[in-house]
Amino acid sequence: MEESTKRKYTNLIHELIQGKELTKQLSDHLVSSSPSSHETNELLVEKILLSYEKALTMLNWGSIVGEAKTTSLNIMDSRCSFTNSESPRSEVVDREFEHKAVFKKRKTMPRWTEQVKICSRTGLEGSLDDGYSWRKYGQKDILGAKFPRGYYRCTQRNVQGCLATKQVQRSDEDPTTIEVTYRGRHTCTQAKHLNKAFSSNIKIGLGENQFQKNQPLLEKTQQQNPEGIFTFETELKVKTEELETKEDIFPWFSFSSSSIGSENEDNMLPDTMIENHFMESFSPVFISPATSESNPFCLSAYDLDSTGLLCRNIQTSESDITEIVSALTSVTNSPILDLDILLDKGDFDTDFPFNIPEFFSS
DNA sequence: CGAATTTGACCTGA
DNA sequence: TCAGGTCAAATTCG
Repeated sequence: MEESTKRKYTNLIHELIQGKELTKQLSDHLVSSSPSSHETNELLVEKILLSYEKALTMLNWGSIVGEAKTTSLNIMDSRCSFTNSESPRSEVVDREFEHKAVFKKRKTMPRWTEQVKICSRTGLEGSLDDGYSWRKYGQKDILGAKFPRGYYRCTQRNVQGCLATKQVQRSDEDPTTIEVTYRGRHTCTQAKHLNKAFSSNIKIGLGENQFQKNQPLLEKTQQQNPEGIFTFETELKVKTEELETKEDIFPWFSFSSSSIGSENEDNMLPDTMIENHFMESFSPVFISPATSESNPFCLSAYDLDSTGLLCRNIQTSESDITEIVSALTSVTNSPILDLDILLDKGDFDTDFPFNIPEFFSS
């Protein structure tokens, strides 16, 4: 590695570490969340954003090391598939292409898993919705698994060509843990709006559909108490596992906890963020300051559906980050996150997007 | 009645 | 060949 490259590399790491430190500070601020610290939080958010933007500028999409090319190609591949499906072709050709592309995407699309643990001392389990609306398109019994796996895709698939999908499955060992595997990132712009508006897109049920009723009560409670969304005691444990993205995106650069000084082994969020940001770099909006609608820095919230699985998103919306942070500050003794996330400063104190409308016992 | 979900059939990759 | 993933018709929901 030549000297200038080394320097870039060092600067890059410095920026990322700084971003982490700032995030940590922000996290501390949020834990102590006094209203007066709101401005401080905003400042921290700005610094964090700046730091990561610098880092990304340094990266300049693989200019530092050649190995990144492979990753870039993978991502480009995904995007090209999407682009192609939008190009003016005959419908038949489009469908054919799309059909074949589906399976190609299985390999090329970024994928990560989160484990969400919901334990309610009330004996109830609830769901949190994310800023995205999903439509179930399939359910499958998985070999060796007690619970079926649900398949969901973004409702904007047809409208905006958003290819984000997720798979939701209850853990065999611990039925209170739900594993959510996300594939692809949202290219749609629904999240922000939904975060504000939706208190409707909530479902709950564990495993079976018979648990889908009796929810208006909680939903009402939530509406009446917009600040204390978690009106019942809920413990959330969110674990994000990068399945493919870490090595795909940064085959030459690992964000292991040791490398950046994290003591939290479960700290997977930076990977996701980085991945998101990389995706963003492929998007025109990345350059624009008006990226609020599609900013891929997003950690979205939770969702529960007829599969009975609580889902949590890490997707592409800054408002989603708010959700996570809100969750963190709402839950005591949460081991959740060594918050390496960014906040939507505007939405933080008022727009809590979690919905925990429904309960059931399994 | 339109939207969302369910579910069996079909397709693909390993 | 088979498990996982997707499609799409049927069904249910609001």
